[in-house]
Amino acid sequence: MGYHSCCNKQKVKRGLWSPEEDEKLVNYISTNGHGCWSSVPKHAGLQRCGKSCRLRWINYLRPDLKRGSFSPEEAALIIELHNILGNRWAQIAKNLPGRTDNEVKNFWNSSIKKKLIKQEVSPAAITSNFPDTYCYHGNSDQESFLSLNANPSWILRSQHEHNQLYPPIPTPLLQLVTFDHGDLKLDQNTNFGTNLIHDFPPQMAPPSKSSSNDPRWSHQLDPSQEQYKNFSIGATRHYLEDNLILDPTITAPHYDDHDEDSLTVPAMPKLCAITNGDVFSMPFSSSSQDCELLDPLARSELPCFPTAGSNYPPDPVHMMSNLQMEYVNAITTPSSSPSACSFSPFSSGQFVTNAHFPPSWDS
DNA sequence: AACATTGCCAACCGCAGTACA
DNA sequence: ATGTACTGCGGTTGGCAATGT
Repeated sequence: MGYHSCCNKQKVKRGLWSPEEDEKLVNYISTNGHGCWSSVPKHAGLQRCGKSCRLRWINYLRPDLKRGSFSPEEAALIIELHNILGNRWAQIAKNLPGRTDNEVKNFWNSSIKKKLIKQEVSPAAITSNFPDTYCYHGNSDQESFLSLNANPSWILRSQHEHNQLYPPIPTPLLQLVTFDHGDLKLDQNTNFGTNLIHDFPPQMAPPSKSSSNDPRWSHQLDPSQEQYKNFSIGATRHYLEDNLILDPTITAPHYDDHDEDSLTVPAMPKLCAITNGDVFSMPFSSSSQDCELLDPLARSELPCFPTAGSNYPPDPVHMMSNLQMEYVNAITTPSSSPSACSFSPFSSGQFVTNAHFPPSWDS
């Protein structure tokens, strides 16, 4: 019955992997790479089929895996993405660095799904009420916003414009999403009803690459590299061409014809986080006056982004309000009282922020 | 204490897509 | 064009531990 072609040629062991088997597999792959999985067990000295080796490596032994329980942000993102993608676990997992599709699937089936059923609330209902949080970006005349939601580059131009952009009736999802080689792509001028906001400022065509000293072209990002894939997936309005990424949040420079060396080439938008009224400048922010953007999920994907032991907030949890946290916790914690989930702390349909914005916004 | 139930998660199964001879 | 091998993915299962009765 149903044995994979590589498994029925010889007697193979099945079931749980022993530490010794793990060690053999890790040693072999560390030294030789996996190459053709069907030949791995033979070369590694394992009585397993190649498929089993591959699965063990991908789901458990890979060094870049994040172990441990899911964070509230991850849970929120899974709910959000599941609402869009359905059971496309591999696609969902791609947006969760260090998580495997199997892990996401198990988490959904064992935790989130049951909670949702228990609450008699559909994922759609929950995620359509999920918050989006924005950070201020740019000067007072041309505010733009970065959604602190799942996508690193769903950028809004201004609060006023944003409010105008919300359609009164959510646009059907099929009009909003397309798939390019299996990857989720978002329509440029729509949003996910009330939640996944990804409208962008009207944008000029990308500058010619011939003007190679235009700082909007980053030469430091290679979208073909694994660590930037998630970034580039989300960054639908970052023009990707060859190995250049155009950052639409960076305004065109004024060139000093006489001093080409004065031109800096930023690799990324300058970042800072706004959490509970505190502004944390990112180290690559060139100006302390700039209060720019940070996507908590993009953060872990950005190169050179500090993680543990940093001076600025390591945990995007801080970007959520207490109510939101309570809500996500109710979904993700092992036991929760029904009353804890009987409300949605997220307003629906309108711009919601739980960050504290600069004073100019409050007026 | 013993047994039953439940929850979690690693691993397996089977199908679809792709590459290649 | 066809068959085979391989890979990737989603659905499902089974074992173990925790919890309940």
